[in-house]
Parts: sequence; C-alpha cells; structure tokens
Amino acid sequence: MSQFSEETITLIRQELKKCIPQLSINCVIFRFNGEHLQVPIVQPVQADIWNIPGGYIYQNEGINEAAKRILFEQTEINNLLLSQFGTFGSAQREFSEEIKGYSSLGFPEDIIKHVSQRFVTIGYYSIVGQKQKDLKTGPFFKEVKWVNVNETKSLALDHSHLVSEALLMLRAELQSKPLLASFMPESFTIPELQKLYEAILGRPVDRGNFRQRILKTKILIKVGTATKTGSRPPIVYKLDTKKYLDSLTQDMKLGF
Amino acid sequence: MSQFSEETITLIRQELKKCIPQLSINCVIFRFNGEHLQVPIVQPVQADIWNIPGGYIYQNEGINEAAKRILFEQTEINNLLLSQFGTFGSAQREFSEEIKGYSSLGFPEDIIKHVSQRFVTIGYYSIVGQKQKDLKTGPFFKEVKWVNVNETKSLALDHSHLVSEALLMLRAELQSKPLLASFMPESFTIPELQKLYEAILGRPVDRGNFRQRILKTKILIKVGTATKTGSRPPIVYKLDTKKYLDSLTQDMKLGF
DNA sequence: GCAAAAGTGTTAGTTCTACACCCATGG
DNA sequence: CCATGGGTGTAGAACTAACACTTTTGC
Repeated sequence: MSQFSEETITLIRQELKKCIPQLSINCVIFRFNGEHLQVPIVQPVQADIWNIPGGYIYQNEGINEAAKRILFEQTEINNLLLSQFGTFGSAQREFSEEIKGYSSLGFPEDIIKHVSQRFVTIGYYSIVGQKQKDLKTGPFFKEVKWVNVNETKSLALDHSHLVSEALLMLRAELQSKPLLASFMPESFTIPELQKLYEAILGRPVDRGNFRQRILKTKILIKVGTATKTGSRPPIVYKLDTKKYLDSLTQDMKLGF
Repeated sequence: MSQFSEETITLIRQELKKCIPQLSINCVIFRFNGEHLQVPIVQPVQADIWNIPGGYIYQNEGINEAAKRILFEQTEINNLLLSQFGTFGSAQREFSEEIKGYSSLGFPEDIIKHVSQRFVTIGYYSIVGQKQKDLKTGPFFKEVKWVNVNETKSLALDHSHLVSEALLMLRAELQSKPLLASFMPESFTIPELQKLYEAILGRPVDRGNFRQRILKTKILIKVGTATKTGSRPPIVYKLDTKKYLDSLTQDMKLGF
C-alpha cells in the first residue's frame, strides 16, 4: 500500500546521495502581519508533523547557498540575507517518534534509516516584508503556512527551540541595526513600525521616544498622510534605501 | 617507507568510522600574555602545516561535548565555557594542497580520501587565564604553541579567517559582559586589565574612564598595592567571583 | 465638542567624553 | 625635584525615560 512510486523512491535515494550526511539546515523566517510575529512551517508528506523549513546540503554547494535554496524550494521565499543564529547537535538529536509511520507509506528501510540518523543542524534566520504573503511549498511537502511565533510549541524535534533562539538573535540585532524597515510594506507609518518593535521585543515601548529615535536615524522619507483613520491621520513614510543600507554597515546603538 | 604502523592505521580507520563525516569542530582559544592576545595552534604529524585545534564529532556525542573533548585532547586546556561563533562551509572548503604528502607517509588511499573531503566546521571560542601556560598536545600532533593573533595569517585552510571571526565575537561580548577578568591571573591591577581590553579591541581606551567603568561593576576587590614600580604603585585587585558570575547572567551595557 | 490616536516638546536624571589635576614612587 | 605612571574629579555634551501638551480626524 505504498503511496510513492518506484521512481519517487529512486529520486529520493539519488537526492540523499548528493548530500552531506547527518548535517542539515533549518531556516526560521520572521514576518510581521501587522499584529503578530510569524514564521512559516511546513508539513512533510510522510508524516502529520510540522517543521521549520529545512533540508540537506549538496556536496558541491556552500552552506549559505544551501540555506537559500532550501528556503526557496519549500516556501518560495526568495531571500536576500540569511544569517546564522547557531548550530545545534546534541547526541540525541534525531527523528525517532516522528518517523514511525514511514515504512507503512512504502519507504524502504535504507531511506528511513538515513533520515532517522542523528543530525546536526545549522540554524539560519531572516526577516521578510509584509507583502510576502503567498507561500508555496515544493514536492515532499503537503502544506506550508504562517503561524505566530508563540504558537510553535508543538513543532517536531527541537524546532520550537530553534524559533526561540532565532528570536533572541533578532532582538539582539534590533539594538544595533535598524533592520526594522525590511519587514514593512513599501510605505508605512511610525505607529505601525512601533507595533513591529513591540512584537519583536515582547514589551511596549514609549511612543514619543520611539518616534524620536527612529527619526534621528534619518532613514525614513515622508511620502504623505494617511486618511480615514477615525483620529489624527499618521504620516506615511517610505524607506530611504541608500541611507538604510549605509546604516547597516556601521553599527549604531539605538538601544531599545 | 611508512612512518606509521599497521596498528596505527587501523586505529585511525576505527576513529574515523566513529565520527560524523564531513563535519568538524575548531576551537579558537584566546589568552592574554600581558602584552598580546594569543591563540594556540597545533601541527599535525603528517604535514608541515599549522592548524587551529580541531577534530571530529563522535556519533554518540553532542557537539558541545565534542568541542570540549577535542580541545582537551589537543592542548590539555580544560575549558569551562566554549561558545559558538559560527559555522563555515563554502563548497570548496577542503584540504587539497595541504594533504599532498600524506600517501608518502604510508597513509592508505581511503584515509586520505576521507580527510580530504569537503568539510563543514563549527567554530567555538573561549578565553583562558594567563596562568594557562603549559600546553601539551595529543597523539597525531607534533607540537602545540601559542602565537599572537596577528601572526596567524599563514594557517592552513580558512583557519586564519576563523581567528578573525572569533575575535569579532569576543569584541562584541566585551560590550555586554565583563568577561575580562577570566583572562587575568589571580590578582591584577586595573592598568593591566586595560591593556587586555586594548589588545582585544585593537585600540587605546581612556584611562580614567576605563577605571570608572570597571569599578562601577563592583566585581573587583582590593587586595593590596604593588611595589617596586618606578612610579606610583597601582592597586592590586582580585575578582569577586560571586558578583562576577551574577554579572554574567544579566546583561549590562558597558559600551567601550 | 469629544474621544482617540498621532505628533511634538520638556524636564530631570544619567551616562559619555575628554580632559585636568593630584599623588606615590625610583632615580 | 623631576619624570613616570597611577588615581581621582569634573564640566559639557549626549543620551534616556517619563510624561505632558497639542493637533487632527470621525462621529
């Protein structure tokens, strides 16, 4: 009662052979939907579990390139900048429970054995803009979707731990880089931006002070004013891309 | 004309088999000799090259434990705290030049092929006190020695790059933790400590301000006064271990 | 005109920076 | 008593945190 054809099995074998064994990559991608901080998770065809997108590294491929490829294959997110937040590999880090049903799906022993080995994984993280709405996953996955970061407790393996570690890194970055704006849509208001900061930091920040600090960086350009707000309409800004890129190279402390 | 007995060869084969393939660990350990920042490097028996201490991970061993074991095996440094500074694995990251002479030393093809594969390495770093003077290396190494960090240009592979990356991480740590004192001997003076900071940061710092900031942390206890100095004798301090450990958990900004 | 949310300003407290000044020692 | 390096104090600038005041909209 195999769900997978002989060709598929052969394809999987070939893929696995092209990769470095026992080493994987996982990508934690943050996005702010205006309300919550979210990450994409994927569901493999073989099991009813949810994972952070991740995969293996080809022999002829650098790890940074592998991270980009894997992310794109599984989510169609085409990302510019992925940074490492750590590498994880305790002795017991392996799929065991999660993988039980595989043989009933028609996977031969050798493949099951391969993927249930102990794995070390390299964690990458990044942030994407709000417009990144449509995720589309690749073969070998049933589904991909965004979930709020505080709803990632039940992911497989140590993946929820990966999310928290990535979030810590993101917070640390906020202190020295105005990464912020990469998250936001083309144009946005300062109160919107503030919500993003509060989502990442997990605490409220003072309105007046926030505004002053952001404007001091001079990376925002006024482009207009919002309408139909029910209260005073906020000023709409866009990013001064040039100044923004400059500000990324030199580190400033903007301690929030 | 083999330099290595059949037993040694067998031993090596067994060791390699017990390890995760194509994945290694390197440890960059900093030490301040009162003048310069230094790191230990080792010379393998097989080749006239110098490496950052490094090795492979056993199948039944977590990566953090592996890092500690490898460091101890190759330098006899018994370290408490090793932190990751990054994982490196470009597609071309492999010994090729460096390994040419191996077959003439009696290594069989399979071993040469194994170690000249493309490797991904996890970088760990730490700092040790000045009293850590005696290094002793393990089997498979000719020698181990301390060298100044700015004399690591000619290490094998990308190891000099690993040193610079580790140093960047160390600098970043200085900003939020008073790591400093782990470096120093049992007792020391503030001007001595300042030299350490300047060595790590690579630039001079203001004397008066440095002193004030260090003392504000309250992690130093006065234990006496130096003698025979040719000028005003500095005050000698030791570390308040309890307060020091406390200060490591909470982050403070002491921005230098 | 009132509530609501955005924009702006102010003030007190703290920290940073760059010094200046004094002090203890050996020669 | 002087050169040297260590210890201490301080004024101005910069930054921080908290909060108050003003403005603009929809109802």
